[in-house]
Amino acid sequence: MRYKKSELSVDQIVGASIRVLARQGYARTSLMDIAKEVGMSKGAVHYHFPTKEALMSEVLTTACDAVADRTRAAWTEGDRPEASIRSSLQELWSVRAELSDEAKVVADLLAQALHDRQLRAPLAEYYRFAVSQVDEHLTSHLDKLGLKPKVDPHLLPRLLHGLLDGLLMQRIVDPEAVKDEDVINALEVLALSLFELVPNTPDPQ
Amino acid sequence: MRYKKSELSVDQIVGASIRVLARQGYARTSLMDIAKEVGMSKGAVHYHFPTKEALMSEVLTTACDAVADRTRAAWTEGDRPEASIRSSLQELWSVRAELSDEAKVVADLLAQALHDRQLRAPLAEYYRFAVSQVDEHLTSHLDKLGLKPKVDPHLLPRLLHGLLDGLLMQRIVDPEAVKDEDVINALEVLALSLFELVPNTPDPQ
Amino acid sequence: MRYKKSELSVDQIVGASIRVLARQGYARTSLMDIAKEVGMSKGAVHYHFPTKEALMSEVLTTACDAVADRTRAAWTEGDRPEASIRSSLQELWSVRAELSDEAKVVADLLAQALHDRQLRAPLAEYYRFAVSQVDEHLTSHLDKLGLKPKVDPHLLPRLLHGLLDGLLMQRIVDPEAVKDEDVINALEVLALSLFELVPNTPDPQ
Amino acid sequence: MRYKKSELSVDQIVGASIRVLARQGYARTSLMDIAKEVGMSKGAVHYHFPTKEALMSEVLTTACDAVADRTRAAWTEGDRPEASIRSSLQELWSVRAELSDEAKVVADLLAQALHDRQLRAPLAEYYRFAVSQVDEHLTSHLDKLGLKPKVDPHLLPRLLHGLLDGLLMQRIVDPEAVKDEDVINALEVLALSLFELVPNTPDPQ
DNA sequence: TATGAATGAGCCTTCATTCAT
DNA sequence: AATGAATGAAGGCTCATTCAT
Repeated sequence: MRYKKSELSVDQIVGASIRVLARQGYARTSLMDIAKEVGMSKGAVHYHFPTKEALMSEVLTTACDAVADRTRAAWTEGDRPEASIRSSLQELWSVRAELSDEAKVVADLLAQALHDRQLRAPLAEYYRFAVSQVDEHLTSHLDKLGLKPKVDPHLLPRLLHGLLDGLLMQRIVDPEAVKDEDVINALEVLALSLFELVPNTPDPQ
Repeated sequence: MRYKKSELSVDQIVGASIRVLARQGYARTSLMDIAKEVGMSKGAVHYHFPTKEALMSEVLTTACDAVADRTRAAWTEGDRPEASIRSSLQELWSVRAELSDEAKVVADLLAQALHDRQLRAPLAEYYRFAVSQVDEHLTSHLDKLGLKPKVDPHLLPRLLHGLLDGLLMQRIVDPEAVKDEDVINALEVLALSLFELVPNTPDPQ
Repeated sequence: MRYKKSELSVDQIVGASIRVLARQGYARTSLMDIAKEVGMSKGAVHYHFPTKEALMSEVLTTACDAVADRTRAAWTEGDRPEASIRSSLQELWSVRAELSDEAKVVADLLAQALHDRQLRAPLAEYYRFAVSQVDEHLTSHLDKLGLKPKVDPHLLPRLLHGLLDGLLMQRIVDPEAVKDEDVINALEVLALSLFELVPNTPDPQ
Repeated sequence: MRYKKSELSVDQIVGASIRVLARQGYARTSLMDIAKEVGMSKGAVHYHFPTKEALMSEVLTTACDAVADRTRAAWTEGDRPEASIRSSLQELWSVRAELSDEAKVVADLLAQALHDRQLRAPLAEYYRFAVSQVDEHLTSHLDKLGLKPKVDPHLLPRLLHGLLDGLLMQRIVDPEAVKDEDVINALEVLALSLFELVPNTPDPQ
């Protein structure tokens, strides 16, 4: 068997953890809950992860990866850059707005990270990845379109993702207040507002 | 004094709760920790708040109020609207960037609200207040300056606060990545980018 | 109430601990067992003793004190020194031979002390007390009788108690092999053998 | 080699157990610790010893044998009986005072034996062996020298070993209190004190 | 109004043991 | 003969909650 049984169990445990955490939140999730969800004994969970912390760290990494994957997909889908910005933004919002289990877990553990240093590493990496994606696809594309950013380009993706995450939090608290359509529209306006046309640059490159 | 003895104790408990929550986070804070911080017995805390949830709800309301107060102050300081936008934004960011105890508590309980409906009300109200402030001061001011928002004006404050909260989260996770100055600059650019000049409005006022 | 309720509970817990430890030994005794024996909840035991270690430390101190009390009584009973040596030795052996709960606990925790430094202090003090008793009563009495010890007088009580404890261990392992009578006889012979008559010292005192 | 593969493993496990027990004590030693020390899996340990008790029983037997071997050596070394008593006693003390792994294990499991009948057999046999050694070498030798024991000769070795074990316990608890030199001196005085010269017995045997 | 004592459920973790491979 | 995975019963400890005083 390519996939050793242990690896399979580990994956099942991590998967179940994400489901339970999304449902109940970190503070209300016990290893017993997770064990029940996988259909294993508590002992089995501890066999694969020595401590709850170790499991949570792995879970967070996995959840971040999942969100990052959708982020990557958001940017790589389109062929014609101009047209695809909107759909990319839409997808980025969807990842959050749908409140997928993984996105919930990331949001939840993000708050834990305020007081648990160990959780910060995967999150920092996730943000850096998200930044690199925007850098690569949005910033450079707009560059080709003869648009120049009005703010430090390195900050730009941080602004974008910050905005998305912040809006997500408002939506969690008050779902009525933040409509999908409005968000997408606003995002597009915003994204474009941050660039200005650089007219007489024929971009000989 | 306007306070009844009991009200004084209630305030002390809430104050201590905010300090402890800021220090340790919701998941790691027990009523015992809070009782120690106020210098009361656990029983006394329960005398004033029947359950932990009730206390947390009150704590969140108080913390939101405190942040809202600083938000209000941020907008009312200036006399000359044009010049004060930057300082207002700066103040809004400072409330978060300084990571005051109250701001930490709001962030922490925000995550709890994901799974605890009861906590959502104070947060929703807080956001609505923040929205009203921006509406009142920024949107209307810019209106007077002959600037027209490019997005639904009601969404505008949500975007602003969303962005601020989102950037805060990134800063918690990776303090190096989000510099104060850059944030302020970007905010200003952004705020202004969302409006466009409406030329032939002589604004007779 | 002179005796606060808490003190009473503490005493009950320590008492129950001694009974359970005597019955089951340290390695097989859980806090649950102790809680059942006192008729309290596990939580109540933890309310009075923050950790199992803290409880065990207190238990050992109490058990040592109990044995020390009987040791003290052993030496102070007699009026006529010459005649009472035998009865004192007998009593010292009885403390052990009867295998009172306290004596068992001391023996059990003594072995734990091999690997748990924290338990050594009460035991060291117990031995020092035992030494002082022998010093005070046996050594000085024999001195008055014109007998001079053949070994360093300070070591003498250590030899006596060492012998008693060592014989106890053999008896635990193989009860048939160590008869009470023989032990007492041997002890007396031994005790006297360690002194020699110093003839021409009229001891004018 | 005389060993079957399996016997070799058994020996390795027992050896490792003695090392770990000496280091951590019975109450703190798990089969996992032992398995790690041998470099086997927990399963393998269970393959050779069905239960922990069975292993401990074997371990105790082995440890007792090791101590017994040194005891035997202590007595058989010398050629000239009179002179060698001191060196024999010294060796008997050294076995304990050095706190060899085996001696520690014997002391530790001795306490377990208080509550675990199964462990008593090997210890009882060990004591009986120790007794026989003293009988054979000390008692008979002294007999040849015209010395008559003042106490039941059968008890004599029990007294000797009891004393040694008891002093060891005191030394564990309070290392400063029991000096090697003093112990040896005292032992010699004691050993000789227990005999009296029987002058006109030419030993016709 | 406040305390100290106690409860009981639940938590993370450890561990001897079993078993398929 | 040995391993790795898994079990399930405790074990020590935490904690929100209750209650007599």
